[in-house]
Amino acid sequence: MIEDLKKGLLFSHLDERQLSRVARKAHRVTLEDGESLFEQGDSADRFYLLLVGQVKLYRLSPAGNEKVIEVVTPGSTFAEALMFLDRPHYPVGAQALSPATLISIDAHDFAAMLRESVDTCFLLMGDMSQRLRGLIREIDNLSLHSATCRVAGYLLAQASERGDEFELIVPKQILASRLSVKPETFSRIIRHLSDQGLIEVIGSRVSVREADAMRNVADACALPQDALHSTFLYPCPPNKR
Amino acid sequence: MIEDLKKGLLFSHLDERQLSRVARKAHRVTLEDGESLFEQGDSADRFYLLLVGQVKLYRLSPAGNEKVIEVVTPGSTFAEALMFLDRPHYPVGAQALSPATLISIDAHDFAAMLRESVDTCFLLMGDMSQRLRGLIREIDNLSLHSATCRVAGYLLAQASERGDEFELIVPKQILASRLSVKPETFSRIIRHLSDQGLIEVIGSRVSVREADAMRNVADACALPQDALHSTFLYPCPPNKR
DNA sequence: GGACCACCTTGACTTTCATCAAGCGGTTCC
DNA sequence: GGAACCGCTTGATGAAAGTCAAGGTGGTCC
Repeated sequence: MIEDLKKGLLFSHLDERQLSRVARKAHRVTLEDGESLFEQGDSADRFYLLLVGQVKLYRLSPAGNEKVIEVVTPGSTFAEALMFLDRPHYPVGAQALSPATLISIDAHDFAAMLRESVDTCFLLMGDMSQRLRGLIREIDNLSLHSATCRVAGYLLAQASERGDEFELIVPKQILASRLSVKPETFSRIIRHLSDQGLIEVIGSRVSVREADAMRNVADACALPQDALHSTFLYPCPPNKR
Repeated sequence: MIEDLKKGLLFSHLDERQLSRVARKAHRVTLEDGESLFEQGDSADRFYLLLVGQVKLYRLSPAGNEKVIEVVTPGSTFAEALMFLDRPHYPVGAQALSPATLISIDAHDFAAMLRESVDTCFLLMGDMSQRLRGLIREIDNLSLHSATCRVAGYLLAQASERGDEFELIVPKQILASRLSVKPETFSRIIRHLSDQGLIEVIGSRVSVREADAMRNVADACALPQDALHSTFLYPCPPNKR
């Protein structure tokens, strides 16, 4: 268990005594594919470290629509930022996208222990900072960029992390939701990028062929203004100006 | 100066010695209406406490489009969460919406001092937690709710904080941007809510007449699904189901 | 093999919203 | 006073993306 904890960045600065204290109140959880860990609105007194598998964090609209906020990958913790709120409730739901194993940590206990480790406080604050930055970026994306941009941007980001050829890490529908696009639209965007020769997609295997052109698509097509004068079906707005 | 600092929640737990240490490296800044404090991308080694006036935090798209992320009001700090990043840059720009006075604080120095005050760490973490929650909410709003919902939701929130009649705190265009809606669209939405008798608007004075009906608009019209069967011009999607 | 099932794609249509352009008060400044 | 300007409104139009419905494709399970 302690060995497992060490896989989480957040625990890396703790000494053995602290680790074993955390471990005492932690337990291992396994989820089957599709199983739900918690629901949006549940009261939140534990947070999680994902060891194996994938978990999606999502938000539901009153009408029952779902938007994936994030897909968690092994080694990451999630919901830890809630521990400082008064009577915290999970602002998202969490559900496994594959068989998964995680460690569930007692938030109260952990917070108490934090008081003894300013270093870990700083680690945690750094972590939260990054999350904040990520979310702002996300808002930027949603409000300042078209669906096509978001998709192109995502593919580019993947390509730069994992090479020009890669497999999508999640089913396309999940990815679509992550990018706030309907599956149909996602499919069409992919289609048109392929038709243009910018990428090649077979199943979930993607090859980015023209990274530069993709970069143009990704940020040239901020909602209004000048775009490539190419013929998309959902073009980056073919505006003047 | 120390008195001013005490207006910031973040400084409330510091003792006199700590406060005067912070004060030594802090300085007062005044901005004229429209003056810019920092730009998106500037390197960030100071953060701010707003004492008087209003400041908008906004994000620019490569195409030059602007989205207001937040309108800061007196007593709030902003950009303090950046202090834990490696080589931080402001992820947003800041510009005064009115004559404003603020205190500019040395992030490095403050961070160093934080190491001596776990209490303040906790305060800061609580603060960041709330911000995270707010941003997630924002993403939810953007991706799961229509423009009409967002406007209705905003007006309701104001009404519940400040009474059923209130003045908009910022020019409508700014508000529109804050809600990720074009000014024209904002105007139309307001128009139609008025036509329905749900609200009454004269200049920047708003009265919420039918809070319940507004609540319906605000969350019934999550993007798809059932909505009021009323005749909007931009209806909450008049769907079946 | 074939039947089922999930996921993805495609096509036709609709809806929301942005864009462009013009008009309307109200203020400020000679 | 009136000219210039600003913020807001209104109307006409167009474009991006959602919706609905149908059809592929490729798995897995008897």
